[in-house]
Amino acid sequence: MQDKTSFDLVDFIPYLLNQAADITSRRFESYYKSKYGMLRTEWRVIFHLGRYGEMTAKDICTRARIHKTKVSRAVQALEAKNYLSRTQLPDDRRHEALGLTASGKRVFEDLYHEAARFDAEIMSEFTSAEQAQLRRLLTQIAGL
Amino acid sequence: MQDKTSFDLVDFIPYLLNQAADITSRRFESYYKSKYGMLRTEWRVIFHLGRYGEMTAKDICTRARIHKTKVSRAVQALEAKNYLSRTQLPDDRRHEALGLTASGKRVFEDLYHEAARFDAEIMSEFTSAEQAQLRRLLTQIAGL
DNA sequence: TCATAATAGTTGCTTTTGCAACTAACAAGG
DNA sequence: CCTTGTTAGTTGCAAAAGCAACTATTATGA
Repeated sequence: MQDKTSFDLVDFIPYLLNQAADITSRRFESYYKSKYGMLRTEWRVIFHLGRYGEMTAKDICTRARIHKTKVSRAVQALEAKNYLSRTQLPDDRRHEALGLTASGKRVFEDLYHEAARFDAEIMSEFTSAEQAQLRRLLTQIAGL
Repeated sequence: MQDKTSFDLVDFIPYLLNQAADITSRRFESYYKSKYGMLRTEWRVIFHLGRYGEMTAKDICTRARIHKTKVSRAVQALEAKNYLSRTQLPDDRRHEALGLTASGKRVFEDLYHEAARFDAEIMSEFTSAEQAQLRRLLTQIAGL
């Protein structure tokens, strides 16, 4: 972007990020959508609980930067599918610990491995130095 | 992602891309949203017409990979705001050439410079080698 | 201990998206 | 011509996201 007159749409980082995010997310989405009828937020909730263990809805909101209404509805949907269960905590009845059921764990295992495989597939066209740098730069932009 | 047991959410490229895209897009969105009441697709349409000149809705769909219904509605909205005008082409009455009005051009100029400024701001934390590499890798992932 | 504020989570309503069906105009082959 | 197919664009409806208001519970402080 040295020269303003050459500033093109593909020079605009938010645009590039959106295109890349869209393409990759949609491809992975089609997997859990067709196989488990899940939405993106549901997949993220499953991932959090499967990968990091029990936590409250609020924890997921904070960690994944998802609005509480989206998490609330994803939790309801996952509960209806019997992938998730809630446990009211005695110390503060506003909190409820969310955890995966046995079948929720099986779904997580499947999606987890598929995600790892998919990630590796996307990155396979880059050298490991490029891969590391890409992750580093994106992490920095995302403020994670 | 060498070791499966260490595969974390921030190691998942679609997730990283989404987080980065979300943060940057929302920041820029707040600019054209508050100033012109525009939606993201409207901004993209404005950008295309302002940067590349007259074209049809279909051209925008193809170039920006946006679904035709989204473009159709963005065009309607921009027309209502008097930023855009349509001209039926005589050779094929299905096509209509879309172009910016005078006030549409003023909006484009403003947003264009703001976009360039914003892009530079995001990239300022990286070396120019990092910037070039980031653009290259993202372009490749996005398939552009 | 009582009023006020803060927090976790849900619900209702509006805006936006996504998909499929539709109209209108052109194309191509018989 | 006239049927069939294709393309550009629109519209209607259902799913999803965003926002504000709400309930229920706990914390704070006069």
